[in-house]
Amino acid sequence: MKVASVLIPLPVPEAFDYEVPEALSLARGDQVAVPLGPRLIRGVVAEVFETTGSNRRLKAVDSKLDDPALPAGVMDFVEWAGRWTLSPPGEMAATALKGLRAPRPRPERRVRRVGDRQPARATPARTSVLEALGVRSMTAADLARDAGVSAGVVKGLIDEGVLEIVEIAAEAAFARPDPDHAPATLNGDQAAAASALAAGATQGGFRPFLLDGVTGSGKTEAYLEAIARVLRADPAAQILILLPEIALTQALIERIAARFGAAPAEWHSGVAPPRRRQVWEATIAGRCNIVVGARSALFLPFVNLRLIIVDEEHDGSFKQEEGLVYHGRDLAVARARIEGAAVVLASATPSLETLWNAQNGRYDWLKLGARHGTAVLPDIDLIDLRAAPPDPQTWLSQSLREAIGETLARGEQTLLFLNRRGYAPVVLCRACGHRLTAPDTDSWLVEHRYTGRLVCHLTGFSMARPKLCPSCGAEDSLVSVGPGVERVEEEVRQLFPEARTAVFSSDTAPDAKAARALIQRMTHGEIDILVATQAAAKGHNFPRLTLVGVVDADLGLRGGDLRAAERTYQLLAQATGRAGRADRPGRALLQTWTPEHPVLQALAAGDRNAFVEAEMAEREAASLPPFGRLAAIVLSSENAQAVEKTAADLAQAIPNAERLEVYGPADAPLALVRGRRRKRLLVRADRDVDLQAFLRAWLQRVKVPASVRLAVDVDPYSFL
DNA sequence: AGCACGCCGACT
DNA sequence: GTCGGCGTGCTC
Repeated sequence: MKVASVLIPLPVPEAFDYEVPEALSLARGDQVAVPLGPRLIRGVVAEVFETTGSNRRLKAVDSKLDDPALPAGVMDFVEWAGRWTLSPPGEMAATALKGLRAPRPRPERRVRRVGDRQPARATPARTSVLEALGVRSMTAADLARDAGVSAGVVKGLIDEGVLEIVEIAAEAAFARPDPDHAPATLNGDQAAAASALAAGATQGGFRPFLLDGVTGSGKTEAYLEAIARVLRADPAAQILILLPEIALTQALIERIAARFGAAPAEWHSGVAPPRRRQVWEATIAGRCNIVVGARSALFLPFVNLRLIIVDEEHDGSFKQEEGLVYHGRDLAVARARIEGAAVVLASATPSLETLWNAQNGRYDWLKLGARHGTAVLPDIDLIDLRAAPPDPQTWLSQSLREAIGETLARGEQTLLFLNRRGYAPVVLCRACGHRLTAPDTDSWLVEHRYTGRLVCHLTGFSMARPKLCPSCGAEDSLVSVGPGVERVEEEVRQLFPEARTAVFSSDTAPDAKAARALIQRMTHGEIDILVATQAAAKGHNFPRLTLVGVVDADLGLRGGDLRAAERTYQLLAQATGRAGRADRPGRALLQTWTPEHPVLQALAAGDRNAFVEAEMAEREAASLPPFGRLAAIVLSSENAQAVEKTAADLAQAIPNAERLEVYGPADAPLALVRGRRRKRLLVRADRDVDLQAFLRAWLQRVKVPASVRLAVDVDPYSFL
């Protein structure tokens, strides 16, 4: 008999087998309804094979669904990603079907004239409706508004047969991009990069690239030109552009629309589900060419994917930490390999992994040189806070204050950068030394003055600032320790009461719209001094910005995290890269208590290579990524004993392995979150060790009770 | 993820 | 004596 191996959206480790009824013809990728216990669920056929007998009575596939079969590339990718991240393959398949969950959007109903039929009685309102409409078609609501009449007038004309309703099918929504719509003029480096990328994408076969260029070197123009060439060679080619955050999508979509005369499809969590369904269906039908999206767009059912662009590839937001744990950049490379396509990792500050691959010749290394126009990179100076510390309870040194004053006097803009939301990161009791934390969580409560509340940034818990110390009961003993962006802004207002100041953080700009509004105000020169978290560190052009002050350049170097130095370098390079983009020279001042630190020295010298060399040497000495590989296993439960027991069981069951070590179990850096106790084990292996095979063998040996959640994180990024 | 089975407290 | 709490386990 014929048996189908079916991926179902459950956390089970493998596909389930079902008998294929004689009348049904199935193939890999087909979507089917299969019985599971008492119900029917959607599944995807992974494999169909012939077998003589089975030791188990199989249920039969119920039916084949009308929805289109997943292309081979998606199937291969889903299975590979499941193995790579040690996630259930069925759950990976389910993410590839996310776009199908919502209903199709209703076709848009528009009205238009029926021939030149006239109304029996032509009132002034009716005449203005017919004039406003002309020969076009539009929705009744828009028409009533344009004509300045009530909806009833339009309805009356429809009832009388003067206007008729037409349904505009939703699939008309994806216009073909025109590669010759509005070409840009490229410099030599850009043109060379564009033609290398286009050649890689059109030749066929897996071709990975690093597109390496400082802020303002025109990476976007270069890859848009590559897209144009790919589309000229193959008008049916599909291109995926991944961005780390949805806040950056709008600007890119507008640039693409301007360049190609057609807006790309957009795919991320902010897109309405019915629209997502349209994008999904257009992608699998080959009706849309360019998709701009977040990492989940990697699971879209492309049928002719030629090029993937991972913009700001170093960005930590590509790492998904919740639910399915995966790194968007690594999966992008894998998808390109499976599809036989080109993939471009673009950044001004590439990750060490990517640089290492480029240095070793695994990736083609495309370098973009000089900045656009006459702008130059800013002068970067370190301010040694040990030599001239700020006054108590203030955070800006004398030299930074003077620089701000001068910038203000010239009518130019300042960006003060501090990667800490709120007013003060810690609130403690002077009487007993107690630090306020969120209930059942050991992260500190951050004081927010704008809202007047103490907030846990991890769980979202918030409370009013109490009068009495919750620990010792002392009155008025609570003090706010350390600066957040709100507190620095307070200091700036006191120093420069005439300046127009604003704070840019995820609190003052909670969504893309608010962020855009703030960026607009900055761009139009309505703000003199912007105090910002990393929310403002990337992707924006402020032509009148000439001074960047980094309030605490040491933040992030503390704490012994593997990637702390790398992240700090990238963040500071992006932040200082904001200054002096137009014809005015820029300046960046970094306040630090450790000016001798190699990261800060490299930054001050503007010497990326020096930083990369120093950091690579340290990683190599410790056999850490990219010279080795890591995986984390995090156990958590409300039952502390169960976590301890499972951690001990795991430690007992570690398989023998060469060139591989297991560290722990230890308390995870945040040992208590929402009442759940967390333990972590860390695996380090040489690059040639099959880490996934080791993990699978290990985890098979241990029975994890239902009350304990076990999460595997291959190539962990944050160590929280 | 559902949805069962299963073994201990307050009810028509 | 039952109805039902959600802990544990299975679904091809």
